[in-house]
Amino acid sequence: MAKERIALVDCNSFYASCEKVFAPHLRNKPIGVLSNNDGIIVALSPELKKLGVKRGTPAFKINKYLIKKFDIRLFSSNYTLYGDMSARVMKTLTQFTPELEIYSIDEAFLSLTGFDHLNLTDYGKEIKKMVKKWTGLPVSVGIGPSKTLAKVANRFAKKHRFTEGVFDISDHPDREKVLRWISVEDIWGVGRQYAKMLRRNGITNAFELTKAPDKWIQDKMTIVGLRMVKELRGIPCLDLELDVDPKKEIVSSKSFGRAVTSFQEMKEAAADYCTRAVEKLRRDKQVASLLMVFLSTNRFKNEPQYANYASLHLPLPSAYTPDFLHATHKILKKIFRPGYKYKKVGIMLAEITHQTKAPLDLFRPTYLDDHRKIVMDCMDEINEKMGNHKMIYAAAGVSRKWQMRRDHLTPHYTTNWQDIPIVQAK
DNA sequence: TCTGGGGTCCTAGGACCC
DNA sequence: TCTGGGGTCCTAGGACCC
Repeated sequence: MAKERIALVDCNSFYASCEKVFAPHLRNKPIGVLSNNDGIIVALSPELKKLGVKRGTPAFKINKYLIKKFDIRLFSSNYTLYGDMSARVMKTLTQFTPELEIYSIDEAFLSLTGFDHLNLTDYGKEIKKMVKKWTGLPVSVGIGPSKTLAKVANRFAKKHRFTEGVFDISDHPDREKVLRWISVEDIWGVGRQYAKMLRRNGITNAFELTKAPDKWIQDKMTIVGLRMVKELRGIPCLDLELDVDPKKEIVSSKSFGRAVTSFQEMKEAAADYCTRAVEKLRRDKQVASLLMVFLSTNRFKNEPQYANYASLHLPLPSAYTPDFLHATHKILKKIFRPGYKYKKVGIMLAEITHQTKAPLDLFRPTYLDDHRKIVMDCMDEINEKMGNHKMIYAAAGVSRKWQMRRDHLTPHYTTNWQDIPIVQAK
């Protein structure tokens, strides 16, 4: 059997790079992309990283002087644009392998097993070149005998110029050196807690971790940790996941643009998020029977704090928005306490199954063979055709003072005719 | 004034059953 | 005085990911 070879293709500073593709005058400028509500920085261009700004920094805490001096540009996140650019990247990658796992919006694992006749480093460079040419986006490529080592290789490729953005660690004579260079907090699968624990135990880099005994690793980091370490040793334990598995839960939650104090406003916001969550559910042809609602005050403020949640089972799985709106209202009445300044509300749908696999009821029609499905399909179609959320529920209100802020939004370059970029010949 | 959102998996412990 | 053992299911909480 052929030795396993996996490539991880990862877009560099994905959101920031997407913004740059359509704004050539920003090419070499430090730019950042903000989270929902223009809260924190979630993506930084290399130029901005160089200025010492860190991911996760609240936008308002970035030094005003720095912004002015280096002409830093900050953008609200434009997920419509990023989603579309991601689809273009993934489509480009499909021509390089029959087996592709889309791992996140900006990363994919490609199986290169059986490509032994090729020089995989060259092949990686080809991939990089093609993605750049077709989408305008820079990527890095890491290649290894397991997903975790491909991740390591990718990190190495990103940080070392001489690699030209592509690194194959598979049979590299310096694999040990590279593993020693990866500190524990940079290993895929090691977060803050495990990193602290490993350091307490004298393990500071990936190579040292590969030398720890299996039993100790499993005791401390569960079976998940053990699999990861085996992968670091070059034994593949994680398969490529070729088909997307259906979602097990759907969450819709956002911080408010400004504090919410009244039950009425809270109800409207919750209804709005609820509507979106159930839309997502229908898009995947699924139904859900568990609804959870949670709310909380602003934990960063020195004010009375309150957070609570509750859930409700529907009698039958459904994807009919009003079913969930009623349940949301019921739960909110139970957990809402007046007198607090609320910052956030969220909806979670769980116990999700495909519409055709939902349990039946002897006395009631299911979502599938009911007028409810017809009404929902009709509404979805109208919203699809006429632009998002032309048709909404009265429960979600019209004042929408709680809506999130997006003060620095760029155009929907690739998904709206009105926003299409114009090229002018000189 | 302003501090994100959306996911997954694993484990321990309790409830319950035989 | 002596008070089983094994299995399953569910939930909460903790860890991780991008």
